[in-house]
Amino acid sequence: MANLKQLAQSLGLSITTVSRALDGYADVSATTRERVREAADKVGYRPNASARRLRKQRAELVAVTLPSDPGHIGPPHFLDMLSGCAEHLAAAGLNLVIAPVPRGESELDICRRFVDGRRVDAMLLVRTKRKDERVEFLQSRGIPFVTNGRTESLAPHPYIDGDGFAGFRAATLRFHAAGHRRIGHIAGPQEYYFAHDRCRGWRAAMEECGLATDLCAEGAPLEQGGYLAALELLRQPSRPTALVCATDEMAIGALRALREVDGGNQISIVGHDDLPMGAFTSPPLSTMRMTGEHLGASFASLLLRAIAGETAEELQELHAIEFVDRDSHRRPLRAA
Amino acid sequence: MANLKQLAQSLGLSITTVSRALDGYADVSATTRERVREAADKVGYRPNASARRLRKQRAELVAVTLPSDPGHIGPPHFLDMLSGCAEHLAAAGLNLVIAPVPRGESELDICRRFVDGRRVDAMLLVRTKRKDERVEFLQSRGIPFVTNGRTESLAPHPYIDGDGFAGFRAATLRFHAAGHRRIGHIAGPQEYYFAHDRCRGWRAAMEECGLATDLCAEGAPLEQGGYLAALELLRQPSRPTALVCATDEMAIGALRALREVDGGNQISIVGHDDLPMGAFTSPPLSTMRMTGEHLGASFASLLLRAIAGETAEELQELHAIEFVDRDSHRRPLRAA
DNA sequence: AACATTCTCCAAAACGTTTTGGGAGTCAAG
DNA sequence: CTTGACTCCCAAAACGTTTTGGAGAATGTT
Repeated sequence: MANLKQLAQSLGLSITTVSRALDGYADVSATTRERVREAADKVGYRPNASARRLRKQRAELVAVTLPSDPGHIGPPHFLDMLSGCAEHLAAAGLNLVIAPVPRGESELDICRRFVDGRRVDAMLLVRTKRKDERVEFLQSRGIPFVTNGRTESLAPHPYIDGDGFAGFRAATLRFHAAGHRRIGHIAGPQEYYFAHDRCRGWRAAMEECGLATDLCAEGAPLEQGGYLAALELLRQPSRPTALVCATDEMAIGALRALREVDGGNQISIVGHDDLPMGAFTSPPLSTMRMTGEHLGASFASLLLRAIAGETAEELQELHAIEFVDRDSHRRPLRAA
Repeated sequence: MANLKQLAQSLGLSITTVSRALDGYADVSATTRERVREAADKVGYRPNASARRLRKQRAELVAVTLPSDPGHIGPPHFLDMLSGCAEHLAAAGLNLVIAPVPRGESELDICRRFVDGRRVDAMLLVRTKRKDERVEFLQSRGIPFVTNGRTESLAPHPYIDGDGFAGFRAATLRFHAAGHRRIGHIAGPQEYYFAHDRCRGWRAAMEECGLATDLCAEGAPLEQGGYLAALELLRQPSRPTALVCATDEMAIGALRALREVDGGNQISIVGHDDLPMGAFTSPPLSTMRMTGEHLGASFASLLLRAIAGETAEELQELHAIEFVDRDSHRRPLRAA
């Protein structure tokens, strides 16, 4: 409530001593320290953040920009991750905030505002694009950051990502092993690294199996996008018998297309992200997800190490993808 | 990039003049102003946010705490709302950030940290409880805030809310008019104002129609909670023929319970929130939503007026609820 | 010529904290 | 008695900005 000067005055001490007492320095006697702490507690003293930042030349703040663009980030996991991350950053004296992007501005604008106004010590980026201007900007400013998702940037940067290529290749091969030959892919916007990566995984598997890669449709990473893309694939003269979808949301949209076209029990389908919703669709949605227990902690750790100056190459984590089998991936395969 | 001092030096002007030139004061000549602006642009000067805040005694920041608790806030609308709000606040020179709650801390802790550290000028609160300690705290500190959702706080405070009571009453009466007599309610945790309000609406309608109000089950405001609550109601000797659900997520969980128990086409159901996902369930979910076009703008406006010192009573908006009819609310009604 | 007015500009203070570089006082050893 | 070490405290500077209260020059007015 009060400020340091008032607190000092009321105690008959100097500002310096009060400040150092609260910070636990050894050059203030134990009795004084205790006296100061009690008084501070009593009046609920909290240092003024701006003054502290100005003096320490550190914002004690980390920001993550919230993509507002087309598809929303899988909120449940995303938010869990951020809570965990915030917890570990807090232990290092850093606060985490999410910056929504005002309509009419870009994520890059936000980065600029936060970085050039020295409002943050580091940044977190999610939903990277293959060519990501935010990454380029942060690299040009030399501010520490970690991305959730890789990019095709020439200069390496710290990231955590799932191995979408391997995951989607494995999922496709599994369909092949189950006898499927017409395996379609519902792809996300290819400018996103994750969408491109997953598409490449499907394509690689199809080519390994000597299958054509024409059963691919792209859409927005939302239910509606998946719905439209699925309708497009179902319109083909030779329909797919299985669908590998870039995201769960798209898979849920596709599920509706399947229900409309063939009653929904003919075609196998798998998504990615393990949205809680997937357990409640009809049929329950089989999916994949990134392995790794405490993702938030990993992000925090990478970020702290980036701030400490470790090089980007040491700060890259690629996690394997695991299957979450429910029902949608094993619809009975009927003769063509 | 640079400093005001450095910028002034490079121009042969005083710090004062440069500062005032950039702020567009009239007491610096047009030519100097232009010269300063060009130089500032060239070196990419941005004022140091901490210094500015310290001097102006305003944080130029508004924070909203992100409930991590049990149920997640309907992300699509929530995020849209925040983008719109951020846009309008930005026009007033205010930044908006979302503060996730670190594991191990409470939303109240976050409020405390932001408010007592003078990090924010105002706050936004979502998912209010009937007795909400965040509201009490902010009131005790006298800091401007607006909530999304009412509370039972004795002192009035600014809010925007949907009229859940009227909405759920209307939905229940509609089922009654369609011939339903056993209308169940799947309720959210009653400590939340919205959940209690909606439950009261259902109860009021049932009592008006002279029907018993025992077909009510409470659960977490998530798919799983709705699923379990629905199973509970379906276990009753005399099953409901229609279900009014506190949220869409709960309704989607209930939908799965219906599918498991009776194939899913016997019981009518309606949710609330108009989640995009609802258009893709089976059957497509009928739902309700708060009316009002530019919710973000409303929030921003209320917040700015609260900061300007208008009294709480003038800053309360209660919005009507409208139906979003899809299929789930008109399952054929079969004789008991 | 004397005075008021307007136009530009600036030195200095202030915001609240942390940190630097000592300054008293006490005590024990030389 | 002097010296050095140690303990406890503090004055002042610094962080980078905005704002206050003029100063000096040019212009207009009597």
